[in-house]
Amino acid sequence: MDLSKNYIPAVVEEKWYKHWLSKNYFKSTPDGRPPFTVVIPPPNVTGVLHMGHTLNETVQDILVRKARMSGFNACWVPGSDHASIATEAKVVEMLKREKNIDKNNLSREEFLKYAFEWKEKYGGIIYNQIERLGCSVDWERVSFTMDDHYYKAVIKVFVDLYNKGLIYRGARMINWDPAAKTALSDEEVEYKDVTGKLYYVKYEVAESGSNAHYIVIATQRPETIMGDTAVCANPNDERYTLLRGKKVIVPLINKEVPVIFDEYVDKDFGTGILKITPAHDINDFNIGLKYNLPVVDTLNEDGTMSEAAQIYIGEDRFVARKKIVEGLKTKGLLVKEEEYTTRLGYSQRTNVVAEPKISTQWFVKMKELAQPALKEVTSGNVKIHPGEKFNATYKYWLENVKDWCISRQLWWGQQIPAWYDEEGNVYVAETEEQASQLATGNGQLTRDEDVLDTWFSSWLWPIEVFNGITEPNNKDINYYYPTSVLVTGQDIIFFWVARMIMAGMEFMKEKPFNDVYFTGMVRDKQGRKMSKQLGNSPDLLHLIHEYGADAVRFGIMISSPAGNDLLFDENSLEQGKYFNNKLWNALKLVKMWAEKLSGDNNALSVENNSYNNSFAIDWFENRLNEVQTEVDNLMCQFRLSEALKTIYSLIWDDFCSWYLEWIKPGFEEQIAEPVYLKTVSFFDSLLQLLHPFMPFITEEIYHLLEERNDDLIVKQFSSAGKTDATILEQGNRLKEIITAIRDARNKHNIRQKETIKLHIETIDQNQYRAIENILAKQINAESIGFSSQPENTFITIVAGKEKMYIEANIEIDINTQKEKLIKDLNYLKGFLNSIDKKLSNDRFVQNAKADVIELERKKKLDAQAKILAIEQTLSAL
RNA sequence: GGGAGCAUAGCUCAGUUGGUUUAGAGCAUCUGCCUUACAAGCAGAGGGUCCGCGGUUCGAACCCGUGUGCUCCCA
Repeated sequence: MDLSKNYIPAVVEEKWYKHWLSKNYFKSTPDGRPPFTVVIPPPNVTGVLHMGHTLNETVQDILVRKARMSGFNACWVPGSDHASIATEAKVVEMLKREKNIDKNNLSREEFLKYAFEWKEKYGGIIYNQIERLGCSVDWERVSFTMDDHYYKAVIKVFVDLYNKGLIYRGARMINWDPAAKTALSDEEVEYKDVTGKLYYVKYEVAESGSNAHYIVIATQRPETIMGDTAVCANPNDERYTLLRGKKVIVPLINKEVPVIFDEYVDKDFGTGILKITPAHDINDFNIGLKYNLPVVDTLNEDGTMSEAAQIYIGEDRFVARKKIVEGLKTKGLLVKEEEYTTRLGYSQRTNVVAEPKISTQWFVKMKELAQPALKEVTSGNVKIHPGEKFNATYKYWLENVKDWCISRQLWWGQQIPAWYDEEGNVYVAETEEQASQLATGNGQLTRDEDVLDTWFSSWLWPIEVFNGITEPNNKDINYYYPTSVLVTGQDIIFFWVARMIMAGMEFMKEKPFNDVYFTGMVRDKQGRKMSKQLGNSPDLLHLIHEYGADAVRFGIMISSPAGNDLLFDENSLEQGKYFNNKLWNALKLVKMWAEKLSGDNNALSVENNSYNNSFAIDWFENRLNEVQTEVDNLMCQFRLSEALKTIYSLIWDDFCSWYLEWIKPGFEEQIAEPVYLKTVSFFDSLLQLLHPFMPFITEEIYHLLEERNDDLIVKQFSSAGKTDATILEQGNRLKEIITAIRDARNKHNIRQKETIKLHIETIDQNQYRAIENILAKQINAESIGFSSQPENTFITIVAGKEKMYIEANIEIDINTQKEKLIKDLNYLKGFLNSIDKKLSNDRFVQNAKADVIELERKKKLDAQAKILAIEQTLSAL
């Protein structure tokens, strides 16, 4: 077989993905095995996968593949959500640009037809990326939040909650997105610190005659002046007591409004007196309710001034602000302007300043739904990872949750199933027919124009991807629900995670998942969150092209501890690429051996001392068992990056750098068949351990290593064997000696090609029998002997407690030896000192556990022996 | 303003109930090697007041308090 010099991912990846698909390995149907269910957090159809998604999908694939190889019926459901606001905006823009069509000239049905076409065209992009990354999702279960059954589920749930009194319609202060011309929920508004201006405006006190009195009011938003319906001061503020019962005149529109008094006003802010604009500020709105003030909405839905504003009608709010400031200046009503830092709410979707606005919308009552959802997490029934970081956040939000505004003034989404008669009575039902049966009023019924928030559909995701709402108790939902683990970004803990738990508890009476694993945010090297706007997120397909999918997966996982942000650096992808090559080259080496096997069946017996293969194999078998147990533990705790590091080091260091070198036959020599077979089986185990993280290359090598009838992707893990501490210890000791001698060779400039003779001073020659040949090979020694009488041309080193002498054909430098010895000596003396301090402390001896003391005593003896060896050596020099 | 998290090698991070921890890994750096799997590599090495201060303890990177600096969430 001809193997290329280096590993070439592209061909391999395509081949195996197709193969896995053709074998239906990703497909899941209920059976007798325990299920392991994961639902993909639906990326929205407008986008491409960014690095955050990549991390997310990789984590899920690792968990799913590991479960599939561990006796579970693994089911991973892919899908996407319709992203109401973002998608509608894109479709509107596309219609304008490509077809010169104005949305306003289209009927709802026509528009939806275009929207679905658009979704078909662009929705596939993310699926392609998921595939290229190697994700083992069940493609027959692809779900979309606007699928027919899903649509019905959302409608059904709406009606259900309405009938339970958990959904209501009413006029409330909401966040308005003037660009998308729709209401938003509180969570869809992002607050940013901005430098604004505080304008000090004069309001004339009414009926103050020719000696006009003025009060000065500070405002950030002069364009709302026309919506003022009162001004308000603190009742304890003596500056304003004279104004009791008076009215003031709103500038520019000359409207008289009352002066009211309320303790809510902070005397020290601005001038201590506020304008009250109930239509455009939540606090003002509350004051308005308390004092029964009229509400004057001065804004149109697109953020321009409304008729009610009386002036600058139709002008944009920010243009109007400038003009109003000018107007106030000309009239001498502007006292001063001040720089002022404030927080402004921006629409998460369109990035424009969101306007607080009184509006009639549909809301979900959250208090009742929040209770069980909170309990599931505080009781530990749903476990959040990492918990210490997010439990408190979760709890705080649920304890302080406000009602959820779910109506959106859009077409792309589930249309609210509410019908109004001519008198304005509302009837909520799944169909118009049912609504008309409910109708008691007069006239024709007209349906509510609005659609529902996308999150009002995606909160049903773990249920309705299995048709759990539309066909309760079907075979799938009964088998797969509750799902095993939800993997998602911490930024949607409220949008999605909390609401999914609510929905699960409300509609299934059961949590939607056992565990939640929050990944961190992916940031660029400078620590900035990756975003489309900054353009700092690399293109996934480009990265896969350059490094290979396995390397991308490796790179993003190796630096990604649970819940911690990760600074994305292509360096780590490079590390992944190198790792691919390391595996590839190990394969080449082993395949080389396969060409000439010797039938030496004694190769593994301890008595056959010619290669020490028996020790190498014993040791590696134990290391493998040790690591397998370790990796299992780490994966249970979702410490995936540590698990990967552990496997990486097992493969690179223990397998390639040590084990393979130990059993490597000499030049032109054959390898014994039993050793070869053992080695192949170790390689298999390593590939299996690594497979969930790097699926393509492991499957490829698994098949190149030997002819196979099975595939690695479904090869079941056997439980890890026991480990023998003694043999592991011996292995470490061997490595230690090799390293110490190599170090000495390096320090004394003994060239690698040059052989040495090694003399060991030991009381127990026997312990070297099993490793002698390995040792000789690894340090390029032509002979190993035992002697306690070194000649002074030998280099003396102390490895552990034992002295060793290197006989080489060079002049030795005593100082180099001394330096090293003195350095070690100082370290050991300090170490011994710290132990002595403990042991000479009576309270330590009294209080510490027996095994701790025993350990310290052992450490002490050990250190003393080492020190003695070094001191003897030094004095002999 | 309220809350949470973080601070360990030049960089990015591990360090599980306090005791083989006078602290580990990868990258970067330095030295020597084109050794028949791998220069995308091999063999070595150097590098740390575990953010400052105080406390608890026989014993603290780890627990508590406090200060400083970053990050995030909420209003």
